[in-house]
Amino acid sequence: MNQKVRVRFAPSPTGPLHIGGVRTALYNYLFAKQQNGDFILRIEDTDSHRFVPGAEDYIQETFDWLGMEFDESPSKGGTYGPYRQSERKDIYKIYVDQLLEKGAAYIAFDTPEELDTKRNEISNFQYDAFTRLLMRNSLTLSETEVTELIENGTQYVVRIKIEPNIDIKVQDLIRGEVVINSSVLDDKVIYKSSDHLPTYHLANVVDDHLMEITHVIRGEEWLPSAPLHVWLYKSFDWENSMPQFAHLPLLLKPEGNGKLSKRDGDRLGFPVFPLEWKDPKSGEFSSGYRESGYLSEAVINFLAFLGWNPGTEQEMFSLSELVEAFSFDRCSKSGAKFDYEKAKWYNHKYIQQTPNELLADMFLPHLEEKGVSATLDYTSKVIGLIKDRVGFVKELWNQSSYFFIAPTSYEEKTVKKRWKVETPAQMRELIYLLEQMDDFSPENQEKIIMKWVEENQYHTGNVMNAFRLALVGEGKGPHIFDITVLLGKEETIRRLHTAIENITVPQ
RNA sequence: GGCCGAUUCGUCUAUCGGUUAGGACGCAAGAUUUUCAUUCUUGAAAGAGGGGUUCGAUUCCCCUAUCGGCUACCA
Repeated sequence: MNQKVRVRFAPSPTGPLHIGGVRTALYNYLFAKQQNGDFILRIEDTDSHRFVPGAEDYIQETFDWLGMEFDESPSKGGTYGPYRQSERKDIYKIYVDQLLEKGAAYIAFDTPEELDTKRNEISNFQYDAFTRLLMRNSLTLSETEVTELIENGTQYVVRIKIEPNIDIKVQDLIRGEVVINSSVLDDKVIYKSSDHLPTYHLANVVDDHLMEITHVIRGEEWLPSAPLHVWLYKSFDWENSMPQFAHLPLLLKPEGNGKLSKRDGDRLGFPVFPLEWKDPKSGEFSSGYRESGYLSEAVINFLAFLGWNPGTEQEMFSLSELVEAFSFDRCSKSGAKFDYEKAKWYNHKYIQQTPNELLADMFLPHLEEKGVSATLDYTSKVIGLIKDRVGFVKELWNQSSYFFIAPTSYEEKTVKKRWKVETPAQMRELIYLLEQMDDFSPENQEKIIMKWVEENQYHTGNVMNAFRLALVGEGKGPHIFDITVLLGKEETIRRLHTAIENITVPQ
C-alpha cells in the first residue's frame, strides 16, 4: 500500500510560537512537500486552563510570513476537520469509551490531593500495574460503587492500563529503534471528566489516526512518551496504520545549558519568536524576527541548518531547494545550540541578494518613524549604496541617515584627524569648483576634483576625508561621489558651507 | 532519584574502519579601499575519559563522565 504522505504540525495555543516550534514545522513542511504530501495544521487546545487568546492567529500569521502554506488548517478547513481539538470533544469520547469497554483503560477517582499524598509517602511513586490496586478506581471498587460515584457527580479521570514488563519498540527515522519496558511507564490520564476533554496523548493518537497522518515529526521532548503512544495504537488495534516517528534534536540555549526557552530571547538580546508578541495579560512585548528586520528566507535557511545539513558545502538554500534536499538521514541526533551570530550572517547574505526596491519597501516604515519622508526611488538608490554593510533592515538607518538628514554634529575623532588649519580654505575652493560644474556625474566630479587636488599639491586623503566629514558627519560611507550625486549639487554645497561654519579647527 | 537520548574546532557540522579530520559562523593577520564597511587570501582552533573488537579506530561494542529531555487531571 502506497499511501499519500500526510504530516501535521500540532502546536498548542498557549502563547507565541517558539522558534524551535517553527523549525519542527519547517521539517514537517520540507518532508511533506518533497513527498508530494499534505502539510496540516492542528491546534491542540485540550488544556482549557492554558489557552491564550490570539495565539492561534499568531501561528497562522507566522507561516504566512514564512511562505509555508498549510494544505489543511482550522482557517482553511479540509476533509478531516475540525482541526481544533476543542471542537472534537465528541469524537474523543467515543474512543475513550471504546478503550474502557475493552478493558484497556479504567476510571480513577483519586483526587489531586490524594495523589500528592501518595507521592510524598512513596518515593518514585507512579500510578501503574502495582500501585493502582492501592488506589480508588474501577479496578478496586465494585461496579455499583463506580456507578454511584459517577452519578453523584464525583469527578474522575480515565487512565490507560499499561501491562507490566513488556518491551515496547519505537521505530524512529532519526534514532533507529528505541526500546522501553512498559514497567517504567505509568497509567497516564487520557481523559478528564472536569472538562470532558482528553489529554494530549489520547487526542494526539486519535487525531493522527483519524486524519491519516503517516509521519509524526516532532521535538525530542516527546521521545519519552512515544512508547505510550505506541501502546495506545496497539490498544486501539491501529498498529498497522501507525505513523512513523521522527524525533528531532532540540534547540538549546546559546550559552550555558538547557533547551531554548521563551524567556531567553530578550534576556540575551535576540528574538526567540518569529513575530513580535504582546502578552494579552501583562501587556509585555517580546521581540520577533520579522520586526527585528530578518528576512523570512534567512530565518528559514538558518533554521533548516540547525539539526540538518545537505552533506555538501552549499550554505544558501531557498525553501524550494530545501524541499528537494531534505532527508531524515542527514538530520543530526544531538541538540543544537542556537547561534545568533550565524543567524545574523545569513540575514546579511540575504539582504545582499534582495532587490533594493524590496528592501526600500521594508525600510520606508522605519524612515517614517524617524520623521523622514522619502520616495521609493531615492530610498532604493541609497540602499543600493549601503546594503553591503548591514545585517538587518533596521540597521539601514545608522548607515544612511545622512542621505536623509544633514549632519548636525561632527564626530570628534574624525574632526581631529581630518580637519586641518588649511581645510576651510580648501573647502571654499571646492565649493567654487562644484558651483562651476555643469556635469555633476560622479565621473566628471572625480575628474575635475582630482585635477584640482593635483594642481595644488594638496594631500588627497585630507581633502577627500574633510569633504566626507562635511557630508556625512563622520568618517564612513560609500564612495564620496556616489554620495554627492544622490544628495545633489545644491545640498552638497550647503553641507560644505555648514561644515566650514560649524567645525572649529582642533588645536 | 528513575527512564530515555546525546557527546568531532568556541558554535553549526562533514567523515558511513585507513583522510595532512573538511566546510561555515565567529576570532586573528594580511590584501583591496582617498574613509568606514563589503570582498578576497591566510592563520589559530576539535574526535570527553577508560577499556575492548580489529592489521588499523573519530567511526563498532562496553563502562565512566558530562550534557540534554521526560518523569502533571501541560503540551
